[in-house]
Amino acid sequence: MLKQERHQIILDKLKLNKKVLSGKLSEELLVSEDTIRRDLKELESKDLVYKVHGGALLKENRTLSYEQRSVADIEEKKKIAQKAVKLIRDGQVIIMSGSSTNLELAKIIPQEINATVYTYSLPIAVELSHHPLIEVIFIGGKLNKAAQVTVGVDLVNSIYHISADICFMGTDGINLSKGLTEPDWEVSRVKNSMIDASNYIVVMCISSKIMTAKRYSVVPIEKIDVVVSEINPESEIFNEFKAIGLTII
Amino acid sequence: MLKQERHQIILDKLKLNKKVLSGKLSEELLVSEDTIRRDLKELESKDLVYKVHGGALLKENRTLSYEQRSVADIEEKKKIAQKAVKLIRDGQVIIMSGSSTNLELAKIIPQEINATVYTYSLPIAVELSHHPLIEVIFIGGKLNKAAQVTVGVDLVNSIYHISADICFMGTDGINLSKGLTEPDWEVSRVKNSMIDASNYIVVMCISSKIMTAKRYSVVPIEKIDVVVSEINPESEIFNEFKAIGLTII
DNA sequence: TAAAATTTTGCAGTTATTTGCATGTTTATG
DNA sequence: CATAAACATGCAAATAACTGCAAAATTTTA
Repeated sequence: MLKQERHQIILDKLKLNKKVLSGKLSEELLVSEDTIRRDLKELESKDLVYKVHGGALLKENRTLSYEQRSVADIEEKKKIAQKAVKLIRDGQVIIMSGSSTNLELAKIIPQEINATVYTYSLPIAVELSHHPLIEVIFIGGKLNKAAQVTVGVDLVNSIYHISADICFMGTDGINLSKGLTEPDWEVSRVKNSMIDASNYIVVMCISSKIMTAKRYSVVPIEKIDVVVSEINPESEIFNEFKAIGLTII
Repeated sequence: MLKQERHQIILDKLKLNKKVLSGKLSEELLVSEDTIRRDLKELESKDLVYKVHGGALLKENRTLSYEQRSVADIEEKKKIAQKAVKLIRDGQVIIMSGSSTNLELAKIIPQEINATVYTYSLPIAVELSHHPLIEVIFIGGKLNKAAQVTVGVDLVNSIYHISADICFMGTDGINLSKGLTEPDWEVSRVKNSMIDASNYIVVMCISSKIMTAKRYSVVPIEKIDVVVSEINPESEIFNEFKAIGLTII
């Protein structure tokens, strides 16, 4: 049986039953559980299934809400936010991208911090509107409902006029040769202008996305000042980043 | 049964009944109460439920402060929204002000309506982001936390570029001599430019605020096309409005 | 077609996750 | 303040996952 055959069978079963179990698949397809696990891993990397302990669930292809999306890797993102929040200083002008990591960051900014935050994310704006001191500037545009952020050319123009001290950017791909990358072209343009508008660039990236690249390039790696991830900065995964002078937290 | 399946079932039950009990869940899902407790703990850490002694409650939507504010005269505002929603036509470009009446309106726009909505209100944008067809354009600016709307000079400039078919405007004061009035100067400027940008002006006003005036003038009464209130249009309170050609609903 | 290169697979050893249970502590309520 | 229910914590068993490696299968190349 070819690997691709198995993959098709797994996807069919998933569509039918909403879930598959590694053990059961192993019996039915007459291969080891390790193979099934590798299959599911591969299908997950293609965003075709949602892998969990013990099997996999149907990937919700309906426009999944922001909250559902944001639960993936939530613990890692909270850890990253914990580290990143320490970079915030009183009086700063901050730009925050529309990532779920930034939402976690917004939740834990200390009450006594007085700052100005530019954002184009609806949930981040809602969150920060409960903060007593932070002045929130929302960057308007066409609303992308799935991601709950605004996008568009106007957005890029608006950001162009901003001058910020620090920029917190969530990302899905960072790598040495291609730098910061994004799967969506519009978002890549928005992030590019955010970086142009800021003095100090903090990229927040969960370790599994380090050394990966997406379709569209945002900026070369040299533009970035700090990379924050949930794992130990001593990890050798960062060696090449350190070599070119990046700070790892 | 996979852990994530249980989580989904718990969330579904919560949505349905607003609450779940650990003991009952334990019986229904055939796992120990400890497991249920761990499930609820995990869901709480993801901000999906509100855990309490004995079970969990449905996580209430944030922006609550705004909603709490808006509970004043909520029934009247719902009635007004019911009437106003009938004015929306397919394909229209709509501007909605940041009033609580407009939030009620946003909640009841029929699923099959296809339109473009400009707004500068956070809760309205969040509400409309759940609508399948409406394109939402958020007008950015400095966030007024109490009212959950953006304000500022940039806002007025942005609105100048819009050309809308219909404008739904909530108001706190309308009267014959001063026209539309507002207690806040910035808001009065924003509303003024909204009206300039629209072909057809619908003012939504609860009956108790009719014939009252606030500090700052928005536009003279002649600019307004329709007044929607919760009471019978035949009421003599409207006689003077009708005399100058306003439609009352 | 045969050989080489590549990919896929299963296995063993190790690590991580999930779950139920026992224990002691906290909370709600009369 | 008494008491039962709910909770937290640590532990152990079972299951699942990851890692590296070598054998097997497949594809590419000569």
